[in-house]
Amino acid sequence: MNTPDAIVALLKAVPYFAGLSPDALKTLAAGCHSKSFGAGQVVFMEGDPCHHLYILESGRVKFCRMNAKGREQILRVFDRQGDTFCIPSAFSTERYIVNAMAMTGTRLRVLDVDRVNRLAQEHPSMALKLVATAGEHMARLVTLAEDLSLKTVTARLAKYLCELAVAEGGDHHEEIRLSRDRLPEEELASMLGTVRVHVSRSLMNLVRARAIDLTRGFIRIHDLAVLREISRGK
Amino acid sequence: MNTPDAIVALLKAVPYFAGLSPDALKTLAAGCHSKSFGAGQVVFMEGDPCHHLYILESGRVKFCRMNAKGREQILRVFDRQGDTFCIPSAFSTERYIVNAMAMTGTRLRVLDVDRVNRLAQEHPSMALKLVATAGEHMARLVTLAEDLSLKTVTARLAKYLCELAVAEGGDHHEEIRLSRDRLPEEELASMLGTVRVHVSRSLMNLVRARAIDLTRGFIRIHDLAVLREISRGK
DNA sequence: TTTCGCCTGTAACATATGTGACAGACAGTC
DNA sequence: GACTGTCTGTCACATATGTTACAGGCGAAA
Repeated sequence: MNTPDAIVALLKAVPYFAGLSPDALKTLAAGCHSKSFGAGQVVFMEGDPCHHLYILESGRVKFCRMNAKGREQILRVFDRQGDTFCIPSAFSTERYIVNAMAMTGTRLRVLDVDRVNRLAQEHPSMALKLVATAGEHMARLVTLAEDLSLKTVTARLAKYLCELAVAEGGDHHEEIRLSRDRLPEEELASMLGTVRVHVSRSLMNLVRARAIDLTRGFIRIHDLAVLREISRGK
Repeated sequence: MNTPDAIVALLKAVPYFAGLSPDALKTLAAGCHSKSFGAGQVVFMEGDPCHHLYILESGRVKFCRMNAKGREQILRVFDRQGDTFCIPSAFSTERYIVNAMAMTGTRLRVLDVDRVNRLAQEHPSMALKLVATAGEHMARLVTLAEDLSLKTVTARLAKYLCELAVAEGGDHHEEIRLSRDRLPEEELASMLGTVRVHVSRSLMNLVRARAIDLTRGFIRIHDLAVLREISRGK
């Protein structure tokens, strides 16, 4: 998996590298290395100087912040091959603005910021795609802030399940089943901005509303329309 | 105020235009126009196609979203000459992702996205500054989401007052006074992600904690250290 | 001045959310 | 099988927050 070709293929999956010439890609591939993290391991901490840029090869990484009492808010989860992070930090604050942590065993490809910076100087269209990437991240954050402020926990949960359902089964399947193995309530709580007990209660709310069924280890989506309705904010 | 020189001066206040040549600036200045908005008037709505980019000449503009019941969350306020908005939308979604509204009488300078896009293609360093701008916006949003999720309303209020105090009086002044004329509780509530009544109660909390005093029309900061302490989350 | 409307302070109440505690289900290990 | 630890469902309780209502202060307009 570490052949030059495999690395180039990974880089090509990144939107803002996609337009580079084969030569430039090869150079880039030669100048980066891979790094593994165990579940729960810290990739970087808020405030650390930002010298690197990461591309997800496998696994899952969360961006999060914590408050004084130890409660955590997950700001974003990266789980698709080719997902990248730290672009905006690299070009503005030059320090990471969040904590990044591996949620499972994870492999990341690590690039030097300087190298990417030089590339962007030479390829204006790449620089513009960086802006686009930042814009996409921003849209998510805006929606997160909106939801945290204006929706109830149950509505946020319903919304998240809808998104999962669409991502997993596509829109038209009935009876979508979501495994809970990879989705512990504690983690769900951090994503939704609440605590585990409340997630548990909210799941029961959704069951009572006949939107989902809970069977051992699985969430079955019983009525996507109802779920959507609830996710809008009751 | 609409002389070519004044316009160029305004453009120079924008970080990513600052490095342009005098000629480029003049061309840009000639190719944009000014537009006025009354208090409460809509600049653009979420979902509208994003053809323009705005620079604040005077006044105040808020970015916000609303939920089904009409409650509003302010995501960002622009109030300094040279503040710009819509960059990330322009380069990614190509639609506005929030609602923008004038909070007071406001004058904006309007540029075509296409024109800025072409400039960025020609000036890679400008494109990189666009990324930096996006990064700065992003850092604010991350902090907003964190605060909404992990802090109480009183803590968010305390934090906001601290920021205002630093912006107004500098760090060292005792007895900072903040006029409430331009800061109605309703607006404060939308910024803090709550409702007016709660802002009123939280202000009283801060008075009881001896952090501030309330006199007719003013907030006097009595103890900035205490305010900071409360803003950290108790 | 009077009237009116907006902003503020306050109250009582309903709801949403966080905290602490506990028991059962399950998987892995010994 | 027995032990252990993690995840889950549930409870009682405290707190934070949203809703509705109302009265007083103040300035603008008549």
